[in-house]
Amino acid sequence: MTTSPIAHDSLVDALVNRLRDDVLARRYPAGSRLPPERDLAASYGVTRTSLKHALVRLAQAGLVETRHGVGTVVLDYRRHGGPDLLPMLLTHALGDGADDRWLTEVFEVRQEVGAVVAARAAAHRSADQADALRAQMAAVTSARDADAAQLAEAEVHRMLAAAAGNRVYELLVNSLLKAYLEVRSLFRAPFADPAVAGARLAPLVDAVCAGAPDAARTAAEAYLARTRELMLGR
Amino acid sequence: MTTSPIAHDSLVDALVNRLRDDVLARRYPAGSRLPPERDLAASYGVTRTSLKHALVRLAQAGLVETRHGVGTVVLDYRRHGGPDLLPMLLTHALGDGADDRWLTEVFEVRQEVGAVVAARAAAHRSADQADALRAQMAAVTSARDADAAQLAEAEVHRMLAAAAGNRVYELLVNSLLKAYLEVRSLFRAPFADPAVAGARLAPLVDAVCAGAPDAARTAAEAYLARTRELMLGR
DNA sequence: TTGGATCAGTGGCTCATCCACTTCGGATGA
DNA sequence: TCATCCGAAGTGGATGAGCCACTGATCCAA
Repeated sequence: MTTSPIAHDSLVDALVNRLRDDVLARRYPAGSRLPPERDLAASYGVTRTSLKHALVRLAQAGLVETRHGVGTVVLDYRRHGGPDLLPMLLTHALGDGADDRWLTEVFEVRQEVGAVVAARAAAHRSADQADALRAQMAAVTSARDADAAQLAEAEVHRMLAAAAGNRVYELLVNSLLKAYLEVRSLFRAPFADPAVAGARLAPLVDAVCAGAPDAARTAAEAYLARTRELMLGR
Repeated sequence: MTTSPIAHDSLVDALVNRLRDDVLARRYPAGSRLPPERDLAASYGVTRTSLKHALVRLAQAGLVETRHGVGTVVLDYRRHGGPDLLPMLLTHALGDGADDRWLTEVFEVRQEVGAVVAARAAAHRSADQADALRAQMAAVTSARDADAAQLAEAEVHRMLAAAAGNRVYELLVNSLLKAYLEVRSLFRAPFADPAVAGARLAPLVDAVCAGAPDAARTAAEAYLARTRELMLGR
Protein backbone atom coordinates (compact mmCIF):
# COMPACT_ATOMS: atom_id res chain seq x y z
CA MET A 1 0.00 0.00 0.00
CA THR A 2 1.06 3.48 -0.77
CA THR A 3 0.82 5.36 2.52
CA SER A 4 -1.40 8.36 2.06
CA PRO A 5 0.51 11.39 3.29
CA ILE A 6 -2.40 13.01 5.18
CA ALA A 7 -3.46 16.44 4.01
CA HIS A 8 -2.70 18.51 7.13
CA ASP A 9 -3.41 22.02 5.89
CA SER A 10 -1.52 24.67 7.74
CA LEU A 11 -3.21 27.88 8.75
CA VAL A 12 -1.96 29.81 5.74
CA ASP A 13 -2.97 26.93 3.47
CA ALA A 14 -6.49 27.29 4.77
CA LEU A 15 -6.27 31.04 4.38
CA VAL A 16 -5.09 30.69 0.80
CA ASN A 17 -7.98 28.37 0.02
CA ARG A 18 -10.46 30.70 1.61
CA LEU A 19 -9.18 33.82 -0.13
CA ARG A 20 -8.85 31.98 -3.41
CA ASP A 21 -12.46 30.90 -3.24
CA ASP A 22 -13.56 34.40 -2.33
CA VAL A 23 -11.70 35.77 -5.31
CA LEU A 24 -12.76 33.10 -7.81
CA ALA A 25 -16.35 33.30 -6.64
CA ARG A 26 -16.24 37.01 -7.46
CA ARG A 27 -16.86 37.99 -3.87
CA TYR A 28 -14.02 40.36 -4.65
CA PRO A 29 -14.45 41.04 -8.37
CA ALA A 30 -11.49 41.55 -10.67
CA GLY A 31 -10.30 45.12 -10.49
CA SER A 32 -11.67 45.74 -7.03
CA ARG A 33 -9.55 46.30 -3.97
CA LEU A 34 -9.35 43.87 -1.10
CA PRO A 35 -9.98 45.29 2.37
CA PRO A 36 -6.86 46.55 4.16
CA GLU A 37 -4.61 43.80 5.48
CA ARG A 38 -5.32 44.78 9.06
CA ASP A 39 -9.08 44.49 8.57
CA LEU A 40 -8.83 41.32 6.53
CA ALA A 41 -6.60 39.69 9.12
CA ALA A 42 -9.00 40.67 11.88
CA SER A 43 -12.02 39.37 9.99
CA TYR A 44 -10.35 36.00 9.48
CA GLY A 45 -9.06 35.94 13.04
CA VAL A 46 -5.40 35.65 12.11
CA THR A 47 -2.34 37.81 12.39
CA ARG A 48 -1.49 40.26 9.71
CA THR A 49 1.75 38.35 9.20
CA SER A 50 -0.06 35.12 8.40
CA LEU A 51 -2.54 36.87 6.15
CA LYS A 52 0.37 38.41 4.32
CA HIS A 53 1.90 35.02 3.67
CA ALA A 54 -1.35 33.96 2.07
CA LEU A 55 -1.54 37.10 -0.03
CA VAL A 56 2.03 36.60 -1.22
CA ARG A 57 1.04 33.20 -2.51
CA LEU A 58 -2.04 34.51 -4.28
CA ALA A 59 0.06 37.27 -5.80
CA GLN A 60 2.64 34.77 -7.00
CA ALA A 61 -0.16 32.78 -8.62
CA GLY A 62 -1.34 35.90 -10.45
CA LEU A 63 -4.66 36.24 -8.67
CA VAL A 64 -3.97 39.54 -6.92
CA GLU A 65 -1.40 42.30 -6.98
CA THR A 66 -0.21 44.16 -3.90
CA ARG A 67 1.16 47.66 -4.11
CA HIS A 68 2.87 49.50 -1.32
CA GLY A 69 0.86 52.40 0.00
CA VAL A 70 -2.14 51.55 -2.14
CA GLY A 71 -3.56 48.17 -1.34
CA THR A 72 -4.19 44.77 -2.85
CA VAL A 73 -6.20 44.63 -6.03
CA VAL A 74 -7.81 41.58 -7.59
CA LEU A 75 -6.47 40.67 -11.02
CA ASP A 76 -8.24 38.96 -13.88
CA TYR A 77 -6.67 35.52 -13.75
CA ARG A 78 -7.45 34.91 -17.41
CA ARG A 79 -5.07 37.71 -18.14
CA HIS A 80 -2.45 37.34 -15.43
CA GLY A 81 -2.61 33.73 -14.31
CA GLY A 82 -0.36 30.91 -15.47
CA PRO A 83 -0.89 27.15 -15.68
CA ASP A 84 0.19 26.89 -12.04
CA LEU A 85 -3.26 28.19 -11.24
CA LEU A 86 -4.84 25.04 -12.61
CA PRO A 87 -4.84 23.05 -9.37
CA MET A 88 -6.45 26.00 -7.60
CA LEU A 89 -8.99 26.48 -10.37
CA LEU A 90 -9.92 22.82 -10.47
CA THR A 91 -10.28 22.67 -6.70
CA HIS A 92 -12.61 25.61 -6.85
CA ALA A 93 -14.46 24.43 -9.94
CA LEU A 94 -15.12 20.98 -8.55
CA GLY A 95 -16.09 22.40 -5.19
CA ASP A 96 -18.98 24.79 -5.15
CA GLY A 97 -18.34 26.41 -8.51
CA ALA A 98 -19.46 23.33 -10.40
CA ASP A 99 -17.80 24.49 -13.61
CA ASP A 100 -16.65 21.18 -15.07
CA ARG A 101 -15.66 22.85 -18.32
CA TRP A 102 -12.31 23.41 -16.67
CA LEU A 103 -11.86 19.69 -16.46
CA THR A 104 -12.71 19.24 -20.11
CA GLU A 105 -10.38 21.99 -21.14
CA VAL A 106 -7.46 20.62 -19.16
CA PHE A 107 -7.89 17.25 -20.79
CA GLU A 108 -8.15 18.85 -24.19
CA VAL A 109 -4.86 20.64 -23.79
CA ARG A 110 -3.29 17.55 -22.30
CA GLN A 111 -4.31 15.68 -25.42
CA GLU A 112 -3.02 18.21 -27.91
CA VAL A 113 0.19 18.94 -26.06
CA GLY A 114 0.70 15.26 -25.38
CA ALA A 115 0.56 14.55 -29.10
CA VAL A 116 3.21 17.17 -29.83
CA VAL A 117 5.42 15.91 -27.02
CA ALA A 118 5.09 12.32 -28.19
CA ALA A 119 6.05 13.23 -31.74
CA ARG A 120 9.02 15.22 -30.50
CA ALA A 121 10.05 12.42 -28.18
CA ALA A 122 10.01 9.92 -31.03
CA ALA A 123 12.16 12.24 -33.08
CA HIS A 124 14.67 13.16 -30.38
CA ARG A 125 14.90 10.34 -27.86
CA SER A 126 18.30 8.77 -27.34
CA ALA A 127 18.92 5.04 -27.07
CA ASP A 128 19.34 5.39 -23.31
CA GLN A 129 16.05 7.19 -23.00
CA ALA A 130 14.31 4.49 -25.01
CA ASP A 131 15.67 1.84 -22.67
CA ALA A 132 14.64 3.76 -19.58
CA LEU A 133 11.21 4.29 -21.07
CA ARG A 134 10.74 0.59 -21.69
CA ALA A 135 11.87 -0.17 -18.15
CA GLN A 136 9.38 2.28 -16.71
CA MET A 137 6.71 0.82 -18.96
CA ALA A 138 7.38 -2.56 -17.38
CA ALA A 139 7.02 -0.96 -13.97
CA VAL A 140 3.53 0.20 -14.92
CA THR A 141 2.27 -3.23 -15.90
CA SER A 142 3.83 -4.90 -12.89
CA ALA A 143 2.53 -2.37 -10.37
CA ARG A 144 0.83 -3.92 -7.38
CA ASP A 145 -2.25 -1.71 -7.38
CA ALA A 146 -3.99 1.11 -9.22
CA ASP A 147 -2.27 3.71 -7.08
CA ALA A 148 1.19 2.47 -7.91
CA ALA A 149 0.25 2.08 -11.58
CA GLN A 150 -0.94 5.68 -11.67
CA LEU A 151 2.34 6.90 -10.23
CA ALA A 152 4.37 4.83 -12.65
CA GLU A 153 2.22 6.08 -15.50
CA ALA A 154 2.88 9.69 -14.52
CA GLU A 155 6.56 8.86 -14.51
CA VAL A 156 6.28 7.63 -18.10
CA HIS A 157 4.77 10.96 -19.07
CA ARG A 158 7.61 12.82 -17.41
CA MET A 159 10.12 10.70 -19.25
CA LEU A 160 8.39 11.32 -22.53
CA ALA A 161 8.57 15.05 -21.88
CA ALA A 162 12.24 14.75 -21.00
CA ALA A 163 12.85 12.75 -24.17
CA ALA A 164 11.22 15.50 -26.22
CA GLY A 165 14.40 17.48 -25.71
CA ASN A 166 12.78 20.67 -24.49
CA ARG A 167 12.66 21.45 -20.81
CA VAL A 168 9.73 23.82 -21.22
CA TYR A 169 7.57 20.84 -22.10
CA GLU A 170 8.72 19.18 -18.91
CA LEU A 171 7.52 22.15 -16.91
CA LEU A 172 4.26 22.22 -18.80
CA VAL A 173 3.64 18.54 -18.25
CA ASN A 174 4.43 19.02 -14.56
CA SER A 175 1.61 21.54 -14.29
CA LEU A 176 -0.84 19.35 -16.15
CA LEU A 177 0.04 16.31 -14.07
CA LYS A 178 -0.34 18.35 -10.91
CA ALA A 179 -3.80 19.31 -12.10
CA TYR A 180 -4.53 15.62 -12.71
CA LEU A 181 -3.51 14.68 -9.20
CA GLU A 182 -5.71 17.41 -7.82
CA VAL A 183 -8.67 16.04 -9.72
CA ARG A 184 -7.87 12.59 -8.65
CA SER A 185 -7.70 13.38 -4.94
CA LEU A 186 -10.98 15.24 -5.18
CA PHE A 187 -12.71 12.57 -7.19
CA ARG A 188 -11.17 9.37 -5.98
CA ALA A 189 -11.86 8.39 -9.55
CA PRO A 190 -11.78 4.69 -10.37
CA PHE A 191 -8.73 3.64 -12.31
CA ALA A 192 -8.10 0.66 -14.43
CA ASP A 193 -5.88 -2.07 -13.08
CA PRO A 194 -2.16 -1.99 -13.92
CA ALA A 195 -2.33 -4.50 -16.73
CA VAL A 196 -5.04 -2.63 -18.56
CA ALA A 197 -3.36 0.73 -18.03
CA GLY A 198 -0.15 -0.76 -19.35
CA ALA A 199 -1.88 -2.10 -22.42
CA ARG A 200 -3.30 1.30 -23.24
CA LEU A 201 0.07 2.97 -22.81
CA ALA A 202 2.21 0.39 -24.58
CA PRO A 203 1.58 1.42 -28.22
CA LEU A 204 2.64 4.97 -27.39
CA VAL A 205 5.87 3.91 -25.75
CA ASP A 206 6.60 1.48 -28.57
CA ALA A 207 6.15 4.15 -31.22
CA VAL A 208 8.37 6.58 -29.35
CA CYS A 209 11.08 3.98 -28.80
CA ALA A 210 10.88 3.02 -32.44
CA GLY A 211 11.50 6.62 -33.38
CA ALA A 212 8.31 7.00 -35.39
CA PRO A 213 6.96 10.54 -34.83
CA ASP A 214 3.71 10.17 -36.73
CA ALA A 215 2.85 6.87 -35.13
CA ALA A 216 3.74 8.34 -31.74
CA ARG A 217 1.45 11.31 -32.28
CA THR A 218 -1.43 9.04 -33.28
CA ALA A 219 -0.81 6.68 -30.38
CA ALA A 220 -0.65 9.58 -27.94
CA GLU A 221 -3.95 10.99 -29.18
CA ALA A 222 -5.65 7.64 -28.84
CA TYR A 223 -4.19 6.99 -25.41
CA LEU A 224 -5.05 10.42 -24.03
CA ALA A 225 -8.54 10.32 -25.49
CA ARG A 226 -9.11 7.04 -23.72
CA THR A 227 -7.70 8.37 -20.45
CA ARG A 228 -10.01 11.31 -20.71
CA GLU A 229 -13.02 9.08 -21.21
CA LEU A 230 -12.04 6.99 -18.22
CA MET A 231 -11.53 9.94 -15.90
CA LEU A 232 -14.46 12.00 -17.06
CA GLY A 233 -16.67 8.97 -17.33
CA ARG A 234 -17.92 9.73 -20.80
CA MET B 1 4.32 57.85 -23.64
CA THR B 2 3.90 54.61 -21.76
CA THR B 3 4.77 55.38 -18.17
CA SER B 4 7.76 53.29 -17.19
CA PRO B 5 6.66 51.09 -14.29
CA ILE B 6 9.89 51.55 -12.27
CA ALA B 7 11.54 48.34 -11.13
CA HIS B 8 11.77 49.04 -7.40
CA ASP B 9 12.56 45.63 -6.03
CA SER B 10 11.37 45.20 -2.51
CA LEU B 11 13.53 43.48 0.05
CA VAL B 12 11.84 40.14 -0.38
CA ASP B 13 12.06 40.51 -4.16
CA ALA B 14 15.81 40.84 -3.77
CA LEU B 15 15.85 37.91 -1.38
CA VAL B 16 13.88 35.78 -3.80
CA ASN B 17 16.30 36.62 -6.58
CA ARG B 18 19.27 35.84 -4.42
CA LEU B 19 17.90 32.54 -3.15
CA ARG B 20 16.68 31.58 -6.59
CA ASP B 21 20.16 32.15 -8.01
CA ASP B 22 21.74 30.20 -5.19
CA VAL B 23 19.39 27.32 -5.87
CA LEU B 24 19.63 27.36 -9.65
CA ALA B 25 23.40 27.71 -9.49
CA ARG B 26 23.44 24.51 -7.46
CA ARG B 27 24.93 26.25 -4.45
CA TYR B 28 22.21 24.30 -2.71
CA PRO B 29 21.86 21.18 -4.87
CA ALA B 30 18.52 19.50 -5.43
CA GLY B 31 17.72 17.20 -2.54
CA SER B 32 19.90 19.06 -0.07
CA ARG B 33 18.55 20.98 2.87
CA LEU B 34 18.77 24.72 3.19
CA PRO B 35 20.26 26.04 6.42
CA PRO B 36 17.73 26.70 9.19
CA GLU B 37 15.62 29.79 8.65
CA ARG B 38 17.20 31.53 11.62
CA ASP B 39 20.70 31.03 10.26
CA LEU B 40 19.75 31.86 6.69
CA ALA B 41 18.03 35.04 7.80
CA ALA B 42 21.04 36.06 9.82
CA SER B 43 23.43 35.33 6.97
CA TYR B 44 21.43 37.53 4.62
CA GLY B 45 21.01 40.18 7.27
CA VAL B 46 17.20 40.12 7.24
CA THR B 47 14.47 39.09 9.62
CA ARG B 48 13.26 35.56 9.72
CA THR B 49 9.84 36.87 8.74
CA SER B 50 11.16 38.42 5.53
CA LEU B 51 13.18 35.35 4.69
CA LYS B 52 10.07 33.27 5.19
CA HIS B 53 8.12 35.36 2.71
CA ALA B 54 10.84 34.70 0.17
CA LEU B 55 10.83 30.98 0.89
CA VAL B 56 7.06 30.85 0.52
CA ARG B 57 7.42 32.25 -2.96
CA LEU B 58 10.12 29.81 -3.92
CA ALA B 59 8.00 26.98 -2.55
CA GLN B 60 5.01 28.16 -4.56
CA ALA B 61 7.18 28.16 -7.67
CA GLY B 62 8.21 24.57 -6.99
CA LEU B 63 11.86 25.28 -6.27
CA VAL B 64 11.87 24.22 -2.62
CA GLU B 65 9.63 22.47 -0.16
CA THR B 66 9.31 23.42 3.48
CA ARG B 67 8.26 20.91 6.09
CA HIS B 68 7.37 21.70 9.66
CA GLY B 69 9.88 20.36 12.13
CA VAL B 70 12.22 19.20 9.40
CA GLY B 71 13.48 22.06 7.28
CA THR B 72 13.47 23.36 3.75
CA VAL B 73 14.71 21.02 1.05
CA VAL B 74 15.65 21.95 -2.48
CA LEU B 75 13.51 20.33 -5.17
CA ASP B 76 14.46 19.41 -8.71
CA TYR B 77 12.64 22.07 -10.70
CA ARG B 78 12.55 19.88 -13.78
CA ARG B 79 10.34 17.58 -11.79
CA HIS B 80 8.35 19.96 -9.64
CA GLY B 81 8.43 23.31 -11.42
CA GLY B 82 5.75 24.72 -13.70
CA PRO B 83 5.88 27.18 -16.59
CA ASP B 84 5.59 30.00 -14.07
CA LEU B 85 9.23 29.32 -13.34
CA LEU B 86 10.21 30.46 -16.83
CA PRO B 87 10.73 34.13 -15.98
CA MET B 88 12.94 33.11 -13.07
CA LEU B 89 14.84 30.62 -15.17
CA LEU B 90 15.38 33.07 -18.00
CA THR B 91 16.56 35.76 -15.61
CA HIS B 92 19.04 33.35 -14.17
CA ALA B 93 20.06 31.87 -17.53
CA LEU B 94 20.68 35.25 -19.11
CA GLY B 95 22.52 36.49 -16.04
CA ASP B 96 25.53 34.52 -14.94
CA GLY B 97 24.34 31.09 -15.98
CA ALA B 98 24.70 31.86 -19.69
CA ASP B 99 22.49 28.96 -20.69
CA ASP B 100 20.77 30.39 -23.76
CA ARG B 101 19.27 27.05 -24.59
CA TRP B 102 16.41 28.11 -22.34
CA LEU B 103 15.69 30.93 -24.70
CA THR B 104 15.68 28.62 -27.67
CA GLU B 105 13.43 26.16 -25.94
CA VAL B 106 10.90 28.78 -24.94
CA PHE B 107 10.65 29.99 -28.50
CA GLU B 108 10.33 26.46 -29.76
CA VAL B 109 7.35 25.76 -27.51
CA ARG B 110 5.88 29.14 -28.32
CA GLN B 111 6.04 28.18 -31.98
CA GLU B 112 4.45 24.76 -31.61
CA VAL B 113 1.81 25.83 -29.14
CA GLY B 114 1.11 28.97 -31.14
CA ALA B 115 0.38 26.85 -34.20
CA VAL B 116 -2.10 24.72 -32.28
CA VAL B 117 -3.76 27.78 -30.79
CA ALA B 118 -4.03 29.49 -34.16
CA ALA B 119 -5.63 26.44 -35.74
CA ARG B 120 -8.08 26.17 -32.86
CA ALA B 121 -8.82 29.88 -33.01
CA ALA B 122 -9.63 29.65 -36.70
CA ALA B 123 -11.96 26.76 -36.01
CA HIS B 124 -13.72 28.24 -32.99
CA ARG B 125 -13.64 32.02 -33.22
CA SER B 126 -16.96 33.81 -33.20
CA ALA B 127 -17.84 36.70 -35.49
CA ASP B 128 -17.40 39.12 -32.61
CA GLN B 129 -13.99 37.76 -31.84
CA ALA B 130 -12.97 38.11 -35.47
CA ASP B 131 -14.03 41.75 -35.43
CA ALA B 132 -12.17 42.45 -32.21
CA LEU B 133 -9.12 40.72 -33.60
CA ARG B 134 -9.14 42.87 -36.70
CA ALA B 135 -9.52 45.98 -34.60
CA GLN B 136 -6.58 45.03 -32.42
CA MET B 137 -4.61 44.26 -35.57
CA ALA B 138 -5.21 47.81 -36.71
CA ALA B 139 -3.98 49.02 -33.33
CA VAL B 140 -0.69 47.24 -33.91
CA THR B 141 0.04 48.88 -37.25
CA SER B 142 -1.00 52.30 -36.05
CA ALA B 143 1.01 52.16 -32.82
CA ARG B 144 3.15 55.22 -32.22
CA ASP B 145 6.34 53.40 -31.29
CA ALA B 146 7.91 49.98 -30.95
CA ASP B 147 6.90 49.73 -27.29
CA ALA B 148 3.24 50.32 -28.01
CA ALA B 149 3.37 47.96 -30.98
CA GLN B 150 4.83 45.24 -28.78
CA LEU B 151 2.05 45.66 -26.26
CA ALA B 152 -0.64 45.62 -28.93
CA GLU B 153 0.98 42.55 -30.45
CA ALA B 154 0.87 40.73 -27.13
CA GLU B 155 -2.79 41.64 -26.92
CA VAL B 156 -3.39 39.98 -30.27
CA HIS B 157 -1.83 36.81 -28.93
CA ARG B 158 -4.08 36.91 -25.90
CA MET B 159 -7.10 37.36 -28.09
CA LEU B 160 -6.06 34.46 -30.27
CA ALA B 161 -5.76 32.29 -27.19
CA ALA B 162 -9.17 33.44 -26.00
CA ALA B 163 -10.64 32.70 -29.43
CA ALA B 164 -9.25 29.17 -29.25
CA GLY B 165 -12.07 28.41 -26.84
CA ASN B 166 -9.94 26.85 -24.13
CA ARG B 167 -8.95 28.85 -21.09
CA VAL B 168 -5.98 26.63 -20.35
CA TYR B 169 -4.32 27.93 -23.50
CA GLU B 170 -4.90 31.44 -22.24
CA LEU B 171 -3.02 30.63 -19.06
CA LEU B 172 -0.26 28.97 -21.00
CA VAL B 173 0.12 31.92 -23.34
CA ASN B 174 0.21 34.22 -20.31
CA SER B 175 3.23 32.38 -18.99
CA LEU B 176 5.02 32.41 -22.31
CA LEU B 177 4.33 36.11 -22.83
CA LYS B 178 5.58 36.83 -19.33
CA ALA B 179 8.77 35.00 -20.24
CA TYR B 180 9.01 37.12 -23.39
CA LEU B 181 8.69 40.31 -21.41
CA GLU B 182 11.38 39.14 -19.04
CA VAL B 183 13.72 38.53 -21.94
CA ARG B 184 12.86 41.82 -23.45
CA SER B 185 13.51 43.83 -20.29
CA LEU B 186 16.83 42.08 -19.84
CA PHE B 187 17.88 42.44 -23.43
CA ARG B 188 16.30 45.69 -24.41
CA ALA B 189 16.06 43.79 -27.65
CA PRO B 190 15.45 45.86 -30.74
CA PHE B 191 12.00 45.58 -32.23
CA ALA B 192 10.78 46.28 -35.69
CA ASP B 193 8.61 49.34 -36.22
CA PRO B 194 4.84 48.99 -35.96
CA ALA B 195 4.16 48.80 -39.68
CA VAL B 196 6.60 45.94 -40.20
CA ALA B 197 5.38 44.06 -37.13
CA GLY B 198 1.85 44.48 -38.40
CA ALA B 199 2.73 43.15 -41.79
CA ARG B 200 4.23 40.03 -40.28
CA LEU B 201 1.22 39.44 -38.08
CA ALA B 202 -1.50 40.23 -40.64
CA PRO B 203 -1.58 36.91 -42.53
CA LEU B 204 -2.09 35.04 -39.27
CA VAL B 205 -4.99 37.23 -38.18
CA ASP B 206 -6.51 37.04 -41.65
CA ALA B 207 -6.41 33.27 -41.70
CA VAL B 208 -7.95 33.05 -38.25
CA CYS B 209 -10.69 35.52 -39.10
CA ALA B 210 -11.37 33.65 -42.33
CA GLY B 211 -11.86 30.49 -40.29
CA ALA B 212 -9.17 28.51 -42.07
CA PRO B 213 -7.42 26.27 -39.52
CA ASP B 214 -4.72 24.90 -41.78
CA ALA B 215 -3.82 28.29 -43.17
CA ALA B 216 -3.82 29.70 -39.66
CA ARG B 217 -1.45 27.00 -38.47
CA THR B 218 0.93 27.66 -41.33
CA ALA B 219 0.74 31.41 -40.86
CA ALA B 220 1.39 31.07 -37.14
CA GLU B 221 4.43 28.91 -37.72
CA ALA B 222 5.87 31.37 -40.21
CA TYR B 223 5.14 34.36 -38.00
CA LEU B 224 6.56 32.81 -34.85
CA ALA B 225 9.64 31.54 -36.67
CA ARG B 226 10.30 35.06 -37.88
CA THR B 227 9.75 36.51 -34.42
CA ARG B 228 12.23 34.05 -33.05
CA GLU B 229 14.82 35.02 -35.61
CA LEU B 230 14.31 38.67 -34.80
CA MET B 231 14.58 38.24 -31.05
CA LEU B 232 17.37 35.73 -31.02
CA GLY B 233 19.21 37.49 -33.79
CA ARG B 234 19.74 34.44 -35.92
C1' DT C 1 12.30 -6.55 19.87
C1' DT C 2 9.03 -3.33 20.89
C1' DG C 3 6.99 0.64 22.73
C1' DG C 4 7.14 4.93 25.01
C1' DA C 5 9.40 9.08 26.94
C1' DT C 6 12.47 12.62 26.24
C1' DC C 7 15.05 16.25 24.03
C1' DA C 8 17.17 19.05 20.64
C1' DG C 9 16.38 21.23 16.36
C1' DT C 10 13.35 23.16 13.12
C1' DG C 11 9.44 25.60 11.10
C1' DG C 12 4.54 27.86 12.29
C1' DC C 13 2.46 31.70 14.08
C1' DT C 14 1.70 35.78 17.03
C1' DC C 15 2.28 40.39 18.77
C1' DA C 16 3.59 45.11 19.06
C1' DT C 17 5.84 48.55 16.70
C1' DC C 18 7.91 51.36 13.50
C1' DC C 19 9.13 52.62 8.54
C1' DA C 20 7.98 53.87 3.65
C1' DC C 21 4.94 54.75 0.06
C1' DT C 22 0.65 56.80 -2.10
C1' DT C 23 -3.14 59.71 -2.20
C1' DC C 24 -5.71 63.65 -1.60
C1' DG C 25 -7.25 67.87 0.04
C1' DG C 26 -6.28 72.20 1.96
C1' DA C 27 -3.05 76.03 2.67
C1' DT C 28 -0.05 78.98 0.35
C1' DG C 29 1.67 82.18 -2.84
C1' DA C 30 2.08 84.02 -7.58
C1' DT D 1 -7.88 82.26 -10.22
C1' DC D 2 -4.72 78.87 -10.57
C1' DA D 3 -0.82 76.10 -9.76
C1' DT D 4 2.10 74.32 -6.34
C1' DC D 5 3.47 72.58 -2.14
C1' DC D 6 2.90 70.16 2.02
C1' DG D 7 1.25 67.35 5.47
C1' DA D 8 -2.10 64.11 7.41
C1' DA D 9 -4.34 59.78 6.79
C1' DG D 10 -4.34 55.28 5.19
C1' DT D 11 -2.01 51.49 3.38
C1' DG D 12 1.52 47.88 2.81
C1' DG D 13 6.72 46.71 4.18
C1' DA D 14 9.74 45.15 7.63
C1' DT D 15 11.42 44.28 12.26
C1' DG D 16 12.57 41.41 16.42
C1' DA D 17 11.36 38.93 20.30
C1' DG D 18 8.86 35.20 21.78
C1' DC D 19 6.16 31.07 22.18
C1' DC D 20 4.01 26.91 20.16
C1' DA D 21 3.97 22.53 17.32
C1' DC D 22 6.08 19.12 14.73
C1' DT D 23 9.93 15.74 13.53
C1' DG D 24 13.50 12.64 14.30
C1' DA D 25 17.04 10.54 17.07
C1' DT D 26 18.13 8.47 21.25
C1' DC D 27 17.65 5.90 25.12
C1' DC D 28 15.35 3.31 28.47
C1' DA D 29 12.11 0.02 30.13
C1' DA D 30 8.87 -3.78 29.38
